[in-house]
Amino acid sequence: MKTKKLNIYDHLKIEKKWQKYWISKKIYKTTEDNKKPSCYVLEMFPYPSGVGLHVGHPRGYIAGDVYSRFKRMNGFNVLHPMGYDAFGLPAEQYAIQNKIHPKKAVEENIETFRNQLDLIGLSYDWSRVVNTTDPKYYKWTQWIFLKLYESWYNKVSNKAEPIEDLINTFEKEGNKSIDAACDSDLRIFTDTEWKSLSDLEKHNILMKYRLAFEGFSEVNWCPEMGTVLANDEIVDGSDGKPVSERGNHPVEKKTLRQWFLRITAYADRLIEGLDGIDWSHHIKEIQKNWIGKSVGSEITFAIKGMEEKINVFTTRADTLFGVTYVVLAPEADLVKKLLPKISNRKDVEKYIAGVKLKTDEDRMSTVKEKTGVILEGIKAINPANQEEVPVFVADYVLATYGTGMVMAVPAHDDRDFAFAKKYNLPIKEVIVPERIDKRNPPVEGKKIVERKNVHVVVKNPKTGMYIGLRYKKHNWTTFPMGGIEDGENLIDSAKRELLEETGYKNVTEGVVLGGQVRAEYFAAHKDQNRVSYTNLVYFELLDEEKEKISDEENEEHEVIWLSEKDINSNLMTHAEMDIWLERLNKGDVAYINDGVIVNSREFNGLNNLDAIKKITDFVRGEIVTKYKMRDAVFARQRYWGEPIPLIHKKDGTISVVSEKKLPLELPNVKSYEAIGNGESPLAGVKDWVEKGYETNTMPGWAGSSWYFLRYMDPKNNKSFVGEKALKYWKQVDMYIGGAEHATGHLLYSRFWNKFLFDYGLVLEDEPFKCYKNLGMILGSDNRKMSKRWGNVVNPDEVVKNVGADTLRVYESFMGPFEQEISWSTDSMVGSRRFLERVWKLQEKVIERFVDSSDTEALLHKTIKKVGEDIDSFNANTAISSMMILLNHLDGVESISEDLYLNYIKILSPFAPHMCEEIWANLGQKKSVVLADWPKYDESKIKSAKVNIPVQINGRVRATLIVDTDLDQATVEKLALENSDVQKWLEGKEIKKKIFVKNKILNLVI
RNA sequence: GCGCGAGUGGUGUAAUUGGUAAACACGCCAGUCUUAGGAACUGGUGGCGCAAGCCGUGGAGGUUCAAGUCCUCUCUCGCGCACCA
Repeated sequence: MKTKKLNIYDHLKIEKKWQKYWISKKIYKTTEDNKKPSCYVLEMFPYPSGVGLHVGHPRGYIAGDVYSRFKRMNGFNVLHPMGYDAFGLPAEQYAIQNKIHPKKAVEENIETFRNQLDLIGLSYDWSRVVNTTDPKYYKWTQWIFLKLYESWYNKVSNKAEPIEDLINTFEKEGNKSIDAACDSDLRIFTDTEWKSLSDLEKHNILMKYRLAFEGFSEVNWCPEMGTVLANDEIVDGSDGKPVSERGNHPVEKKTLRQWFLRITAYADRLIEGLDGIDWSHHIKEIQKNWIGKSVGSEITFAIKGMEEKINVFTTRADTLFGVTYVVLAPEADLVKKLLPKISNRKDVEKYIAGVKLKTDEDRMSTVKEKTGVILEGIKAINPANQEEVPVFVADYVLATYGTGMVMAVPAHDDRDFAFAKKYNLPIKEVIVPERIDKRNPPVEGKKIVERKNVHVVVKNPKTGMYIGLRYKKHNWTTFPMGGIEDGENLIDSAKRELLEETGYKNVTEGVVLGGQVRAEYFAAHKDQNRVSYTNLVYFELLDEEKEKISDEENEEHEVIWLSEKDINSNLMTHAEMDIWLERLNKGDVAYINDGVIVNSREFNGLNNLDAIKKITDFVRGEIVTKYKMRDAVFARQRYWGEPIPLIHKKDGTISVVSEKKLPLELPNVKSYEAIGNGESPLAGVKDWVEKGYETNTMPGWAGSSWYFLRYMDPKNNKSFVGEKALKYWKQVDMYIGGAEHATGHLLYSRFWNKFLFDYGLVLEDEPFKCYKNLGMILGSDNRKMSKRWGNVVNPDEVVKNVGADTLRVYESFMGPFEQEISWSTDSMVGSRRFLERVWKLQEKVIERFVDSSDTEALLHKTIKKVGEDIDSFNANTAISSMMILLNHLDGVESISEDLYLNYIKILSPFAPHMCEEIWANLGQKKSVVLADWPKYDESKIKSAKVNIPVQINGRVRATLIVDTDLDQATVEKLALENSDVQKWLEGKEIKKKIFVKNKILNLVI
């Protein structure tokens, strides 16, 4: 055996050496290569914020890097780029705080950032770097914006089309046959009408169709910063009021001129597209939720004696017969029209004014406290039954969703219920839950009799016990119960039954809990099927005074006292107990689930879901789809963003900056700070304003909505991406990033990509085939890493102390990738030890050594496992399996060079520097980065022996070590020979044997 | 409130998808060595019990020869939305 003198593992020297080598050999440079399949791996690019990285940031970069290296070794041509998202609030705020120009600040920050990244040994092709603030880049952001501006969404072809085509149609036939995603306040016009319009009028109409359009909206206004914020830039402050995420400044509402992108046009496609992509379930759910599709009915209520109509949107047309009033949002246009016609105009105006004073937060914080005011003299007519119902204005109805008007069905909607209770409005039940008594199900062919029943719950508050009845003959336990007689009210009937059956008479005023329940059962004593409609009435016992009860009743049952637990177990009631328990627990609540229709004329008896369409048709309503998602505000009153390339003309119309003149570069300004009056700093640039340029700039997410395309072809100055590059790379195969972008960036990128797809400018409908959601690394105190908590760990320090490879291995090993996890410098030593032990293994290598078959089997198993785990982003178990192999190798005398080379290959994606060093030490010429991933041999994985646990009645009593693939008979024979097994079987008969090959033998005695 | 997800040793976590629960690592305990270190190596380490053995994956039931895994109910935590009719 030869011994080698082994140097110690000097990570500083090794890492520096190989990082230099990779750069000098341009080893990560990527070009299209049609001989190889492509693989595009991308991590979300960062804001170069200037604070620098903490150890949480590289987690995603490392994961992407491991995956890239793995794919590269498997014969893929891997595109793995990195860049900077440097426009937007963070960069601007940093610049303001540090009193330097944002451009300068960005340059500095990028340098810091780059230096930190380089230390980690990431395999980026830096020749493709993009920077959203580079005019050569934002030229194309502006170009795409103009494309959006000059497009409309055709719902017939279901895609974006040039606005020119729309204008042509208008000139030929007006807009009557156009079905577009557009503003809702459009009127129908003919071609002649169109032609007679002025330029400005035409311009204004087209604006209602454009995918990028100008409008006014209430926005989140931050006076301190003098700027508008997106919803995801706002967080709850310490007092619960909204504040800006950066700087914690208060945020309020303000109406401003804005640019919007009509993302709602793509709502359906954004939902459907999710089915075909491999994203974590969680993120898909968040997006679906955010888009908030719901299918419902629009139903028109006439107003008695007036021409105006109330058009409501509801998903519950099945409850139309249960409407007891109608509610309009305070902002609804109809309210203004009705004002002159009502007798309490002052009250209503006062209420509306009061609502306006409330902030969004106030409106939200009072979720339970409903307020509103009646419109005196207005009666809406329910189209289903011609009933006249009152009309209210209430701020629990949102003007911005549906039609801004709703029908109120207090019996089946929590909010309407709360409102009705407060204002003492009638509650009319039209759905009852439907149950079939499983213990006494209806018998086919028997007569069906309908009955109205009452169940009586009486609690003795002194003991906490409930009155029950035990039926002597059947041994049933029930509540007191019985039929309701004609003309009798529920409470009286309940009292009567209580008295007759138990003799108790002094009880509190009764409460009817919830509505009826419909139940079907077979009444054996009468030989008939019954359909019962039952209510639950609740009393508390005042005293124990009793009247004598009839012999007849006495003979049938006796009174017993039931504990809460008894009730929870089981009683004999119509329908299952759960439904009664729900009423008992929740008290007086609206019943809003599914069931069977009642009190609705010919629709009675229908399942409520079936009734939706039928009742909608009956009142000539229309089935429509609504979304929660709103169009995206695409303007900021800031300096540091892409200029919007539009020119406002004196006549009020707008023209575009021609493509030749792009990019429209940001002008130099004296002060890039917000000027505080709601206008962008650009509004203070004389020259800019004189030329009519738009003074708003684009929001932070503009440049990031398409950057993944630019990496494919970053230097192209003829188009945002060239055809050749596009055809080769197609889309991002693996995208890695944080969950905080679920409803922002990840949605906007999909939207832009779909838009470009409509024009054939990209080849895939979805930009990111697979998305992995990065779990945050918390500080060791389980809090978000932040200066504020003093729990920040700097990666540079870690790299210096233990090396980039250790950092990489540790971050891969610490836990499941998508899971949040806290940093532990203590735990990291395990990863360092692991690498040191692999390093030391060099001493054991003998060139032509023949490894044992055990060792070989484990190697092949490990190759397989590591490959599969990297592919599925389970790096933690990949590392663990390499540790298992290492533990095994520690126990053998020598290892073959071949085996060690394979080991180094599979470790190299995680610890590239050390692996390069060892690789070179072993005399390999070419970089390990370019090595082929080893192939495993399935036949070698099977080791000769296998452990078979022998269970007796499901408990392991012995473990046999037997040859692999042994058949049942042989294993059984061996098992029966085993003394432990014999001991357990002694004198017993084996009733059943279960055998799973190579897995288990279970003997049942 | 609604939607989604998760609960496993002292800790991070694993479990071939229904087949020996706790692999791997941290920590801890004992030992070895010594140039005394916050080093390395070896062994041990879920709980109860002297032991045979019993118990054990948030809790309660169930299905099964067999349940961390499937079903029903329930509790707790995290995330998202939040009066969306």
